[in-house]
Amino acid sequence: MADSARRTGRPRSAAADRAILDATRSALVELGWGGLTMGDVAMRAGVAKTTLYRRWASKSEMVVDAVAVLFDELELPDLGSLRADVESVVLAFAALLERPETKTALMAVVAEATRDDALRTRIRTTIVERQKHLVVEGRRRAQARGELPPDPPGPEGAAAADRAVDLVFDVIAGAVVHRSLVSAESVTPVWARALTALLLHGLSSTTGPAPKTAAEPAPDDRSGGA
Amino acid sequence: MADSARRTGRPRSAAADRAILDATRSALVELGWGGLTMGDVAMRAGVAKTTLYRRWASKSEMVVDAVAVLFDELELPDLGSLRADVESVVLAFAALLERPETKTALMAVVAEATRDDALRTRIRTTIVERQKHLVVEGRRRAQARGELPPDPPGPEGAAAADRAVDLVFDVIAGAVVHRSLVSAESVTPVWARALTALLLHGLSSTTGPAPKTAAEPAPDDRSGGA
Amino acid sequence: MADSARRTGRPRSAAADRAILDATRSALVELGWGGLTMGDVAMRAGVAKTTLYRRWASKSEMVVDAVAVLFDELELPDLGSLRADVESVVLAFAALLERPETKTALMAVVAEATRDDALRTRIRTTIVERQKHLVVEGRRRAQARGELPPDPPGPEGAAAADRAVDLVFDVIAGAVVHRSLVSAESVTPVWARALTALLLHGLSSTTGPAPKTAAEPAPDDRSGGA
Amino acid sequence: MADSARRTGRPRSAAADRAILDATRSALVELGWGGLTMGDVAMRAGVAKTTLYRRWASKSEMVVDAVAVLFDELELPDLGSLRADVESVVLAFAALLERPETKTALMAVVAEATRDDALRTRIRTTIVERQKHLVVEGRRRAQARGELPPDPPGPEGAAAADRAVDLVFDVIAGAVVHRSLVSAESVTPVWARALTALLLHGLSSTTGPAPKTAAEPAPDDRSGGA
DNA sequence: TGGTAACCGAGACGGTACGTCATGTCTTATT
DNA sequence: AATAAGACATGACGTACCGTCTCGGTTACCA
Repeated sequence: MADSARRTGRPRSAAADRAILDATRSALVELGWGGLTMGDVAMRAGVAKTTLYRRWASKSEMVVDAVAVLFDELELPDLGSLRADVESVVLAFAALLERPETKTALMAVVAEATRDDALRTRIRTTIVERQKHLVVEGRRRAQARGELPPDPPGPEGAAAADRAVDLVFDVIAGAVVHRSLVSAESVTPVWARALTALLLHGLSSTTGPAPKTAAEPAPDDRSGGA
Repeated sequence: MADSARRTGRPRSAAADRAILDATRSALVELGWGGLTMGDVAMRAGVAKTTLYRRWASKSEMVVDAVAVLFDELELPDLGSLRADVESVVLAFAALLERPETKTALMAVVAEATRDDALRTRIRTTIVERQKHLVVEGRRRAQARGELPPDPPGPEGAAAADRAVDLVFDVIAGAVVHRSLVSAESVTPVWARALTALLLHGLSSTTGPAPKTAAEPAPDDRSGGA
Repeated sequence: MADSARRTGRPRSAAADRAILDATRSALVELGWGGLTMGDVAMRAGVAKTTLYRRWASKSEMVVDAVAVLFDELELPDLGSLRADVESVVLAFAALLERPETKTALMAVVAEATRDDALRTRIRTTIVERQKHLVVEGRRRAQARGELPPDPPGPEGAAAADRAVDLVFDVIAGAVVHRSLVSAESVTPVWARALTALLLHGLSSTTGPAPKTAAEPAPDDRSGGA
Repeated sequence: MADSARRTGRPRSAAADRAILDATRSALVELGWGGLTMGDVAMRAGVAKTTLYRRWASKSEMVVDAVAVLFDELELPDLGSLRADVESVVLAFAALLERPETKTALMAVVAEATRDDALRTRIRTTIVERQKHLVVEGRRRAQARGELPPDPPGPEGAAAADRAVDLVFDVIAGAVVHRSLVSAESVTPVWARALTALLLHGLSSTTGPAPKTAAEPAPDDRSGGA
């Protein structure tokens, strides 16, 4: 309605967009970030190079768009307890990072972004921030269940809650990424359980009463203990 | 006697090695990973391109060697408590990641390594494993101070201890890297204290009696609590 | 209709072709064959190296095209007698071989061609065969003047005529090239007269009556006689 | 006596010289001039590159020495008539030029020599001048047989004789080289006979009586006639 | 018989050019 | 005006040889 800015000339092909992003993902799988070229993506998509450059300013931005959709697959099923919810999302996130198109692309675009503000912003809005809602939602549910205390009232309380969300997000995502890509060891259910135990105990003992989950004995607690 | 592997021909110049790695670091600072070229490094080092390729199979491996030495600067000063030790190393690690040569290089080589086994191995042996001793040493000290329980006896106990070290390492390093490079927010002393609190509480409440450090009230606990 | 071989895409720049061949000749003059590099030619022509390689498979083929045009300058002025015509073309050919761009290039590409069939063919069609018409034309004129007997009739006669043309061509071109480039002595009018005398006597005495030209006393016959 | 310049130190290995020149020839056969490298020759000869450079200033000079010896194989057997002698040497020279090591090397070093005075001199003294004696000797024999008139007396006569030798040498060598390498057609006995006929008639008709050889009917005279 | 000086192999070195590849822009003609 | 095709300027790539330079070690002559 309001965007009648483009009226004249041939409109852009929506099919081309889809074909290009599909081609980008398949090229990532086969060639990795380093082997991916604009010309090759164009050829796979049956499209001219010009068409790519008309839509994205750089390879990095195109890849961010191509990969972002994969992160939307992550969901937070309500499994009845915070422990179960966290373990589930840890494993789902690890599985996502195991896929060749994400594994190779994520670190590469982050590396590019260290020198490119626009790209960094695009990554944050397109990928990072959209996943943070998983933490927000999980926390809300846990509070509803009584597993976590409610947010303190007032603007200071909200800020503290935000800081807590950010910390938990960086710890979970960071640990999984580091384990998976830097340490290069696989994220097993055992490891996920240990990480979850560490996290929940860390959260619970500082604030208020012991949550319910702390009472459930974890069978292999020793592996996660220090 | 047994180490006379290289006997014949002109020996490689140690000065060239130094000049190349220095040039690599300064080129990283000025140009970043993406702008760094072998020819430019060679020129800065006053060396021929062939001399680079004679020593390293790729730009990635050269950069790993160039930045690895920076990671060796990390130390674990004995500040008297586990909490202080952890906070100190978190801040030191974050400061290291803020340096332009590490910031731009680390994610890039990790990205490359997702498709290159040799490079992944090189990163692990040259950078990752050598920093893990910080965790080992910190844990040993904390056990000596009575802040953490001693290792369980027997081979199973040792294995559990190894798993614990790995987990803590991935959590600390991962959280810092993710905060710094992916979330692209600075690691402040406040954030470091919150992370440390989360970690120490997580470790303490699973095993045995409450350690001494847990009793110390952290002034801004709310920022790290959930 | 049938010649629409190239329809799509940006057409090749004719200006680039000209600039490249001009640059090749001037580089040959200044640097010689050995000093000529593709990159330098590209720079002189204000063109990218890839543009050269898009047109020619090798330096040799490019140089053949660049010097071929110079050979087209050779003409056969009708000076009224076979002797004068031959002397004229011998001197013109020698002058051409004295030019630095031909002198340095011709032997070099011939040397390359000893191992490269495609190049040999290119030289033959682009340079050698196109000059043979000088012999054919000179012979035709001499026959018209009665200086040489007409071709024998029938296909055998034509074949014999072809063989004669080839032989004369190889003798003239070969002697001039050898004198100029191998013996490295200059082709003077005296030498040209001696060669012409040798050739004309050789041709005349085998067939029929003494032609008119043989009767003209050459002033410095001694220099060419044996 | 006079060559006591080198007294002390280890003398150069004569075996190395032989091995290097042999290796040069075999490398020429396999790789041609363009593919021949100093490193490869050194390896084939079981010798260090330094040893090559201690003996020759350049690849060209080394190759000249390596192929020069092949030209010494040419001989002038006394077949009883000038015609037979010339035909024989034409065919022998052509056979020599058919050998891969000479074919590719001769034109290449001549090409190099167009810009290198020292090399040109080396070629002249090592290859060209040493073959000219074939013409001198053939002429002397023909004079002894009465097939050619004796040299005119006095210094002018000697100079004229020299010029004649040079001309004949350039004609024979040039025609064979041009036919073989530029026109790229094989030198057959028929062609050799035609060239010889042309040459002998050219020489005979200018000076004195018809030589004996002119009386022998050549079976395929037509091929050489014009 | 022990120096000494030039030789030798190996191979690293600073260079230069190679021919290829990808980038991002531009010209065509077509839709 | 968007498209497919493909030529274009640019610039890095990794390789190959060049001719020079260290190395450790080997002869042959001479004192």
